[in-house]
Amino acid sequence: MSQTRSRGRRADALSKDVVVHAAVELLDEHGERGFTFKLLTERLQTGAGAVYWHVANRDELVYLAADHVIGVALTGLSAEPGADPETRLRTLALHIYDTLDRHSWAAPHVIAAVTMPNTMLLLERIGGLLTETRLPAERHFALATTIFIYLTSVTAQDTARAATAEPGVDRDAMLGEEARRWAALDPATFPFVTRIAADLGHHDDRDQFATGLDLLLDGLRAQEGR
Amino acid sequence: MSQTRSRGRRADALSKDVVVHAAVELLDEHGERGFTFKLLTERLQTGAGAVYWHVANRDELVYLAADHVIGVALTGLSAEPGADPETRLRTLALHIYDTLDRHSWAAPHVIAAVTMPNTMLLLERIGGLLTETRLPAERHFALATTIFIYLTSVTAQDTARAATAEPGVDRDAMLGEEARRWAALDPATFPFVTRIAADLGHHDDRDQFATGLDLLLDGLRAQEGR
DNA sequence: ACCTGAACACCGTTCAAGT
DNA sequence: ACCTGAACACCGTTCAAGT
Repeated sequence: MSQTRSRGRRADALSKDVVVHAAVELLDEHGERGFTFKLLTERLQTGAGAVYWHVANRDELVYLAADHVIGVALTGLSAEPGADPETRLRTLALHIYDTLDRHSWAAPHVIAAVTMPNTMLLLERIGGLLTETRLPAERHFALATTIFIYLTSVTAQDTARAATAEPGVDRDAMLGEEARRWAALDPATFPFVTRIAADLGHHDDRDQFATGLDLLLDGLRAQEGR
Repeated sequence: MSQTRSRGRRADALSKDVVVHAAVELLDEHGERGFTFKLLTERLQTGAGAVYWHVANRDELVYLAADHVIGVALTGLSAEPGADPETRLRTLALHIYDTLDRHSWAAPHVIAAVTMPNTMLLLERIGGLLTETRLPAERHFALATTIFIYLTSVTAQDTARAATAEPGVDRDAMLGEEARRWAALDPATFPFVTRIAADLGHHDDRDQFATGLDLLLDGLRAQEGR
């Protein structure tokens, strides 16, 4: 159809949307480092100058691509009526986590500026849920940004680490090997790490994320009680 | 003396340590993006091949530089005897935060692998403090990694954002402008964000970090009580 | 063993020229 | 207004050659 990827020129006109869409695809496929203008112009069947007509530079393009990903994630989330704000906060956070996990290049950019349109929408969602709790209004700003920052920061790191690992290597095997290295350390200087080495073997990033989130929500509830 | 920076060749021999040291300096001065082998070889008064004799590639060099920064931060922290584990955990976290704030390029690399020697020492410190609390031993692994991840992730994002901002622009002025933009949004779609817009004006990243940390520690205490 | 520095492949960006 | 594509400056890395 219109999006032919064979050699030659493209039939239809370019647009900002088309460029951003192709960027998301290629970022998913090759990661932030592997994403180049060469790949982009090949897929779009066009020249470099054409891309620069629609976006200012590479940075802006990645920025737009990241915002697009968040936008899709937010619209894809159902309302979940009836549930209390805390569980809805949890659902929202894990949903964003999963989305960014599928687009591991995006997370580091999401937080960079709360200026991104859809990032602000995310903050709005979090804040709206906080408003429904019994927490004092003057704490809302601090708590909403805390949760927002926890969500985006930790997700960014988790996905960045996942992206670093070579694709061929099995994740469980890597953790197992690392656990063995921990166990082999000197217990005199590493009493804690050697003791918990075995736990590392069945570590799961997503569980870990949820644990931290629950700890935050526990803290929230403790403050609510006062 | 030996470290002359004028043109010509260097008098003393190169070493891994010397290379890493120069890298830390240049990363501090120019950031991760601005750090190039050209700058490095100029400062070291040597050729590119010489650097490659001591380190495998750019990635390894930045990795070593980041680990070095954490090492310095950990040795520079006093024992603080007498204080309870929770306040010592807080001191440790803020100390690391401040260090990484001074080397904003380092934070994103610290978490990438818990394999870095000094990063593991940091986890050890956190775990050691947790051991002194009344929290059940089987929770130690999950909680230590939670705090570790919170510390490194949030710091990474804070410093990354600080690094993105153009050096010339005043940070307070930027926040003020952003706050005005928030206030100008449509209250129908952004009820929360418009309401808290004023708070953004006196937002401080470090305070924000501490707030989140306290929330985590509150959650910890709540679990302790059970 | 350690270093030199030219050469290479690749990258983002620009711009005169076209439609 | 939108696109082409060669040209440019710059980057990390290699490697034959030196000491």
